[in-house]
Amino acid sequence: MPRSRRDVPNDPDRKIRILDATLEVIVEHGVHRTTHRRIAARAQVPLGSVTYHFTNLDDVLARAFARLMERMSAQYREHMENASSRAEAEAAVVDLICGPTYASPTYMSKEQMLLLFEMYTYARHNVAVADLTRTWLYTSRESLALHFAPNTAKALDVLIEGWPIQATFERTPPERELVAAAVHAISAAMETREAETNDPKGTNSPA
Amino acid sequence: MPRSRRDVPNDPDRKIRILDATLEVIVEHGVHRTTHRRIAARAQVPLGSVTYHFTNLDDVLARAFARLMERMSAQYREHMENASSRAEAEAAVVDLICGPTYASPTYMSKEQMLLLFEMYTYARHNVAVADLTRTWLYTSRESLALHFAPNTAKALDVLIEGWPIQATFERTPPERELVAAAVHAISAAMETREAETNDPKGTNSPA
DNA sequence: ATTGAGAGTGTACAAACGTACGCACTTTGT
DNA sequence: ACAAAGTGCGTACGTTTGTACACTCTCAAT
Repeated sequence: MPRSRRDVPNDPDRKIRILDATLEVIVEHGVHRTTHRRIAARAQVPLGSVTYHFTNLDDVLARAFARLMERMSAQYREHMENASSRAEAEAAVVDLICGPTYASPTYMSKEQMLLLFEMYTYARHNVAVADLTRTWLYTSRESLALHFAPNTAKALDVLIEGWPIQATFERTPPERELVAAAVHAISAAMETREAETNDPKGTNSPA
Repeated sequence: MPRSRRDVPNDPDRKIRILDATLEVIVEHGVHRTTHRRIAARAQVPLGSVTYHFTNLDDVLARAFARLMERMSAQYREHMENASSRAEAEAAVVDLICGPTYASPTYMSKEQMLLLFEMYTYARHNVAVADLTRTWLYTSRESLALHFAPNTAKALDVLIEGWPIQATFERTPPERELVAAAVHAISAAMETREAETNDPKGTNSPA
């Protein structure tokens, strides 16, 4: 009578697959209804495997979100690094909000945006995830700061996070032109403001 | 031996008190951990009272959020109606984002903002709440449209929803000046853009 | 070839959950 | 005064949940 663990080789990637499965479950059901058993089913591993690798459910969620943040931070940075002028940087921001054009290989998928909102909500109840979220916000702002002054970056980041939320509930996707206008308005007006504030006599060297 | 229902008069406001208690539970624990029993404890009513007045838990949540939306829509509108010039309207928007100044009696509390985010997340899994959220977005934009052109209102609404999210994770509250600059940038730049787009020959009558 | 450390599994269980329902009681219309 | 209609409550039940744990087996070092 075969008891268990028959012909099952060790599987070093299992932890990671469980985390990916967790993210998939969150996309489908929400943190709200993410359970050990649903994760296990999705990752095609037995229940005991999830409890073996992680101390508890909050731990699974926190590490899954940490993995998401690694991926998204890298994408975000790469996306902004590809821009080589102010105009391109603005276009890159529009891409982050509206999704990709032909020319932009890296962008935030709709699923990633949904996961982000799940994380923001969950962060209120899990300090590890709250710290993670704070770090994410700072990191993404740093990527924006490759092209924009700090306060401009802050305001643009608000658009990047806020617009997709609204878009989720619209029947139609956000209009590219409108988004571009808002991005440009902030970029243009606030950047000059910051230059004046930081250097009212105009003695700073241009970047 | 007293069985039950002794000296307990009918209580017509009970439904409403349960809904208010539900919102309080969501603030404290998140939708994530909102249960019949926690709601009942908070409202100081027996468990059976919650299941009597509502068909199931999703129903309780949906109606609680509906109640929240009624309150917030009214506040939002009242707040915007109090402004009587473009400059005052911009200041009102800043108030919505940063919290009240001395002069502004109506504003969105921090708790209400948290509830809003919980609702956005939950809406993905409950069609009734999704509809509710869509209605909320349109209504709040209409309030903004008292002072701004439609597309300007859209962009400003993104700031109003997006900035508080970021603020939740900052150690310090958003700087009023910075918010005001962003609001003004969008208000000024986009409003002229819309005028040009809708009326390139300048034949429209001023409001 | 042996062995110790650790990976992976299945089963079990108490706690908490959503929901149903019968009975006790109040209110209202007559 | 009284019955019908509806409100309120306690209890109970079947599920699902998170977590613990004894166990089987693999792997790498010796």
